[in-house]
Amino acid sequence: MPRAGLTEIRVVEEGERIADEVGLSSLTLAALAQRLGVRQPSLYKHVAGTDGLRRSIAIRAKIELAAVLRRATVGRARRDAIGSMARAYRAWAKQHPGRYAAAQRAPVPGDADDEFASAEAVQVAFDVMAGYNLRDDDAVDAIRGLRAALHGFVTLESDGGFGLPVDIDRSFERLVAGLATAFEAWSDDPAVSAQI
Amino acid sequence: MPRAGLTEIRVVEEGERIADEVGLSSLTLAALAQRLGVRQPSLYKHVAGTDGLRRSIAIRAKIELAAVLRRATVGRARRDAIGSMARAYRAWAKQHPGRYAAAQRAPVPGDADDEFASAEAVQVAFDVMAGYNLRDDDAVDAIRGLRAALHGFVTLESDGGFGLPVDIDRSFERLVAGLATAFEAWSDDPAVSAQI
DNA sequence: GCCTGAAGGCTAATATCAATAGCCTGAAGC
DNA sequence: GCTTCAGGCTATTGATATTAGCCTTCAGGC
Repeated sequence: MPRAGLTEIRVVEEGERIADEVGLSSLTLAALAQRLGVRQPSLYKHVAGTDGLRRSIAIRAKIELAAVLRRATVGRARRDAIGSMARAYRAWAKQHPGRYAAAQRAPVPGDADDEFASAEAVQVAFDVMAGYNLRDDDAVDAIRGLRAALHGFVTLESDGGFGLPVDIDRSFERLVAGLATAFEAWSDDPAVSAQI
Repeated sequence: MPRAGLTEIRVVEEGERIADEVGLSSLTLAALAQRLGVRQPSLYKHVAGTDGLRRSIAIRAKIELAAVLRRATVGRARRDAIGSMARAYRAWAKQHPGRYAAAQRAPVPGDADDEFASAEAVQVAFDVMAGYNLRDDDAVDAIRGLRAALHGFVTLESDGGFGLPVDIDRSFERLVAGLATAFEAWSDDPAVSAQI
């Protein structure tokens, strides 16, 4: 009998596929082992059980999402950057619902890798807010608001929470535009305020 | 041996308590049966398994939350109503994290009771939006935005997603105020726009 | 006060999943 | 070729959900 030739990365990637296809809650070690052609206990040679698997997926998702957001904002500023980032966020979450759900878990305090990955995405938002001349507490408020709105929207959308047959893209664009306008008003920099 | 004297309502209420105390994901029939002093299978005489229990909790939570929001908006209008509703929403979610989480499940299509309960909360928001002279698609956009922002904020807050030690109440107030301003701008009613 | 029947408990059994212990062997390095 | 050990495996335990089917309490009719 030849070996299956698993590695941690192959196990985690297959787990990501399952999570995206059937939902994070249906990602079981049993299903994962079956797809990889091995028995459940064999997976423990590569990942630290269910928790370890989900943690790995979460960390990778956070880093990938941060990179996507970063790419969406290069060469853009202010509402242009916010809009582009918001659309990229929503698109990625839609394309990878399982990974996105996994990424929502806050890092266990002291888990350096997870904390680093979480900070990555926040950093992108901070950089964008600097373009509004928002700093410190003002930037924190803006990021929290933006993140809450994006996360809430994406979550409700993917859970089918928007029942009515009214254009969802339009609702999203208006929400983002409204927030961008609000952030402008929070800045006391005349160069930014003048753009309203 | 005297009977335990369970009823559906008593089972569901104890389930709500467990969910709020230790989290919805830790609400198991085993734990529930133990707290009620019976064996697991006995619960099936009163609720339709785990799914049925969660569904009952969800429906009751939606109705209660709708009532809370309704109370928060009577005698208020526009940004006053939005602010009051938003604060009531956040406060209720914080007080009842398990029930709130249960309420996020979208109703199974065709489940009349659940659909009714879901519509209740949306109706409150619709009524408030009418005060902005927002109707139809504009109202839908506004409700989606508000709901997304509130849900996202509350979820991130309860999951400990806001790491930084910056005043969370202030972030919330600014987000809500920003949205209220945006909604005013969406209205073409001069009487509303003049208030900006 | 009995009889009856169903409601509301129970035990027992099955299935799924996670997790641990410990065996066995393929394959790489010497 | 030998050794070693990483990477598979089987077997087992424990948590949970669920179903089947039994048995007794208790209420209502006679």
